Amino acid sequence: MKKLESNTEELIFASAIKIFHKKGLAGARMQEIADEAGINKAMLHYYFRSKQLLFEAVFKKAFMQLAPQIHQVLNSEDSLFEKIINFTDKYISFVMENRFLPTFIIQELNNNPDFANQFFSQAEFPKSTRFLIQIEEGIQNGTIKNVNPKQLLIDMFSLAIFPFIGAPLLQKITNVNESAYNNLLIERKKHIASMLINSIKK
Amino acid sequence: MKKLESNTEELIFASAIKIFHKKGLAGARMQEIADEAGINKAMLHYYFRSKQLLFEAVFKKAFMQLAPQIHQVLNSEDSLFEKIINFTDKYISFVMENRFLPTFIIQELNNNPDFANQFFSQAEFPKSTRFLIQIEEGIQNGTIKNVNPKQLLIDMFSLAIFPFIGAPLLQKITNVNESAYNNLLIERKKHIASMLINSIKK
DNA sequence: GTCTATAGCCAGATAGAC
DNA sequence: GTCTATCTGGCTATAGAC
Repeated sequence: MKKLESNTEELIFASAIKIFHKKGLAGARMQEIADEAGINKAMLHYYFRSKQLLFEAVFKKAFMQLAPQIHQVLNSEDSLFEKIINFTDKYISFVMENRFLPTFIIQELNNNPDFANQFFSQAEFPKSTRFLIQIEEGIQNGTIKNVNPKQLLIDMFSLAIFPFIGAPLLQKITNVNESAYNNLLIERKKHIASMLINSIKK
Repeated sequence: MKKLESNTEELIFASAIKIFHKKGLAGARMQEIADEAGINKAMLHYYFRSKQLLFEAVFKKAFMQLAPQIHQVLNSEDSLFEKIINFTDKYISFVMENRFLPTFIIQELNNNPDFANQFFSQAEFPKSTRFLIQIEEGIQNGTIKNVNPKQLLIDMFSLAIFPFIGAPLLQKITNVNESAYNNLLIERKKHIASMLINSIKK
């Protein structure tokens, strides 16, 4: 693992994250990453061998910053409603600090289907089974309405993730400036949870 | 390939759409577009001058396939609930036939902020004012709960668009195969509408 | 209008001095 | 480990024959 190794490696990695997150694999330039790090191109290859490998390290890091958190929320001992509240709150708080992360992940999964498949076959992926069962139990209890649990799962992710990915579009269509849009994002922590719960609570 | 496109320009354009939608501006190759069209690279430049101009034509076309439809739904004479129903139904039906379209648009807006700004400054954009006012009226009428209208607008877009953009991720997390995921998408036409309406109806 | 051939440039990757 | 210089290949774009 990466510990107190050379801090050059970490410097390169941090710069690579910045550039790859903003421009994606195809759009990023090794020279730009080197400039961002204040060193020369050759060092990137010295530490990471190739652009592809550097990208894969960046992607894995990005994915691992999100996946375990999501897994933990979905598989905790909490009630269904608590999970919905926790998920939206935690996810939005985290992504506000890492604004390009979801766009980057989703974009690269779409643009590199082969890489995506290979990655998924070896990565630890958040499990949703427990969450889905809790929904079914709620339906049978009569505490929540009859919905397809998978739709509800998709809803939850869509409501939390898309406002970041679609920001340029949504900011225009809601007709607000950047700072007002940020306030909407913060407000969403509570909004999404209450909206989801309202829609299923009997 | 479509037979109706007897002329070369349209053949090139159709091929460019295919490739740009799948790989984006940075990832697309002029050679690949030429191969897709079954002609040689030089023709692309003969008809469209440069990769950038070809891309801009493709992007504009993509945007114009969606924007007017959305504008029309949001600004019709229909009631709020009818608009929600129409929007989700129409949008999902259309995008199922043009699967890469939303991903392409969103991705390029994120990757090319300068182009995005320049584009937005001259493109006709769907207006949401009327829709937002209808929500406020509903709140004052007492027919719907007290929500921030802009949040509801963001919700509606998120629920309809993200399932396409995030398909690779969502398919994995819901643990279904491609055909089952497609069925979920079709089911969403009704699901989203009823979920939105349930969440705000008093 | 359509092709082949190629110019010209730029990106990723490597060699080798220090 | 870090640098400069350079190789090699691929990409956009153009020239020019037909």
